[in-house]
Formats: sequence, structure tokens, C-alpha cells
Amino acid sequence: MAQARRGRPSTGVREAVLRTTGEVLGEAGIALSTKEIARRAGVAESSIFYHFGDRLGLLEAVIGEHLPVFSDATVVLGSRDADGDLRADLVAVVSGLEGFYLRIMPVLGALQSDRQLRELLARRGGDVGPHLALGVVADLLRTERAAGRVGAALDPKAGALLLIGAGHQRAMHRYLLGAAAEDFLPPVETVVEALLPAFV
Amino acid sequence: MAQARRGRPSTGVREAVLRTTGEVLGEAGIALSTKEIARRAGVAESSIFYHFGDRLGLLEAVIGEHLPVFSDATVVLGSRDADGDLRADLVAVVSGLEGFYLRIMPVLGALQSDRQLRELLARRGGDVGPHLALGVVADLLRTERAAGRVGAALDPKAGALLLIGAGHQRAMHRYLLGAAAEDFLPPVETVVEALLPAFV
DNA sequence: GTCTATAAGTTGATAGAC
DNA sequence: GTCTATCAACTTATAGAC
Repeated sequence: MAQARRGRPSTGVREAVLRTTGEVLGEAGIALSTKEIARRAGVAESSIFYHFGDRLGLLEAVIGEHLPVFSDATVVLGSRDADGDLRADLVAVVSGLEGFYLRIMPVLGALQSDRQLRELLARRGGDVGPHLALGVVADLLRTERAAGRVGAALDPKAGALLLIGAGHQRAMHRYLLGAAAEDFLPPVETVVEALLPAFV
Repeated sequence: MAQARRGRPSTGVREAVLRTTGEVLGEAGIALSTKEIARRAGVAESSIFYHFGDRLGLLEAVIGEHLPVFSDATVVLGSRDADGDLRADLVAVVSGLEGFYLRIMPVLGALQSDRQLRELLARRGGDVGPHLALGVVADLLRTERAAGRVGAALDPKAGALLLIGAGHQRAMHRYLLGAAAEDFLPPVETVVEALLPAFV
């Protein structure tokens, strides 16, 4: 970001393309075309190739833009204020995770349905990607454990997998079924109630 | 299935197309082409349109073929023999779920990344689909609870969400990262160990 | 029911003007 | 840095022979 601007300043085409691609990703998935993105973004199709090289380069840029958020605690967990009640705090954590996974679902779906994107992820060597959310939540549990608010016997990574699994599961079914999902899903409060004995 | 066969018997083109489409789905995702499927299946491309009408019809047929398995306990849970030890039984359940979700990942990825397929799912009105796995596991927990092997206070749906969430989470990260995922994921045994207090 | 041949439209990508 | 114009390859889909 400390890079000095040289040459002609951008007129926002790159940004418009990235934004539009993110939108189309949520609708058509990775079966998106550079032509349609250019049309919807109101730019020339050739500008996409100027900025991103080829179609995969565009996909890499869009996906890659979202990959770092998985290690950002504020984004993954949402805003929470610990008020001392473990139950309420866990409800806030799972709800935050659910909202996060609901928002990131198009990116997650693209990664799951395109081998080239998975290879891009593997090439990054693990320094970015969905798996880092586990570390974020595990760190939170370690802190809470040190403060004595969570049982000393709890394995932080295992606890993180359970909380994330619950939030992700609710988010995925809501994404797939829409409002009808609530008829099948147990409420966050019920899930936390069931999980509570494992955390005290 | 009780339908009598009329007219000329099939020569297996339909089945070959369905099988091949399932394979391609795991590689290219929903960005698959009828041409490539025909080539890999060794059939004429026009045969695809004869059997499935159009491209979406083919996708619907392939996805629809997999949707009912989510309500099949044997498939979802895998083969387990309850030997009386709750801990070992839960490990078997989560491991079974992990294997199931690992196999079904291409279908799940396609649903998450294509709006048309999600609409197909919604049109089915909930009688098939990924959400039914919740009922399968919840039923298992109800049985175990009635037998006194699981705590009476446990909500079956909440318990199911936690078990499925854990298995699905492990499956997804293994699918995205391959063997490297094991470095980040807590082992099934550790997860069950952490979850155990919620189930007794 | 499966094939070959073909059509019209879309695709990702490049060249060159400004 | 962005555009218009263009291209060959590929896309989905149809017609008609066997």
C-alpha cells in the first residue's frame, strides 16, 4: 500500500470489475463469463484482460481478495461484547460465525466447485484460506480458558471446530433453502444450550 | 421402478452420461459442458439432449439423483456397530459423517455455487436435500436417548447439528486442502472427547 | 435410441486506435 | 488505462438418417 502512484491514475475500472465479479459469483457461481461481467460493470471486456491477464487471473483476484478475512477475528466473529455470561457469549459467537459464513458462502462455494481454485489455495501454502478461521476461534477459547471462563480441560481447536461447525451448518442450510431452513434448524440458543456442558 | 419397459431397451447411454457427469462435476464443478461429457462418456452429444432435454435438465438429473441419499441413514452414517461405549460410538458416527460429506462434496459445492440448482432444491419443497441429514442423526440420538446411553436433557436436533457440523467441517477442509488439512484439524477423537460432556 | 451434420450464439482472448 | 473491432474455438441445441 506504500507504493507510489505512477503513470495515469486508475479510473476505477479494476475496482468495478472486482465488485461486479463478486456479485455474479453469488448468482452464477464460477460459471461466470468475462463478457457478462464487463457488461454489468459497464466497462470494455478487454479491460478485464488488461488488468487480470486471463479469466483465471480474474477469479484468483476475486477469491484471493476474500481469503485473508478468514484470519481476521473481527470479521469472522463479528462484534461481540463479553458480558460475563458464558451462555450468552457463546450464542453471540455462534451467531457471529453464522453471519460470517452466510456472507462468504459464494466464495466458499466457488472453492468447493472448481479444482483450479482449490489448486490456487494449495499453492498459497496455508497462509490464507478458510482453515484459518479455526485458529481465530481457537485463540478466543484459549483466552477465555486463561480467564477461567471456559473449562481448563477443553481442547481449544476441538471447541473451535464445534462452534464453527454449528455456525457454518446453520449458514449453509439457510443459504440453500432460504427462510424455509428455520423449520429444520435448531435455534442457536438450543445448540449452545446443548454444547454448554462441554465448555464449563 | 415397477414401470414396464416399452420400446427399444436402453443401451446404457443414459447411465454412462449420468456417471460421467458426476465425475466431471467433481473436477470442473457446474461449469461443465455437454460436449465434454459426451466425449468422455463416449456417446453422441445429441443423446444428452434426447434424454435430458437441455443442459439444466442434465444437471437436475445428476443432482437429483444424489439428493435422496441425505435421508438414508446407512449412507449418511456409514456402517457402525454400537458396542456399548458412547465415546467409541460417537467417534464412529463423526467419522462416518466425515466420509459421507467428503464423497458428496461435489454435489454440495454445485448447489452452493449455482442459483438455478438451489431453486430446483427449493421447488422440491424439502422432501429431499442436504437438510434431511439432520433428521437422520437426530433420530439416531433419540433412539440412543431412549436406551439411556445419551443424556435425557440433550436436544436431539442440537446434538445432530453439532455432530454433523464437526464431520462436515473436517470433510470440507480435507476437500479444500488435501492431506495438508490434517495439520490444522483436530482429530475426530479429540473432538468427540470435547463433546462428550454434552452427551452424557 | 443413437448417431452424424450442422446452425446460431457465446466464449475467452488479441490488435490497435486514442 | 480504456476503448472498439475482430477472431477462432467452443457453446447449447436441432434436424434427419439409421
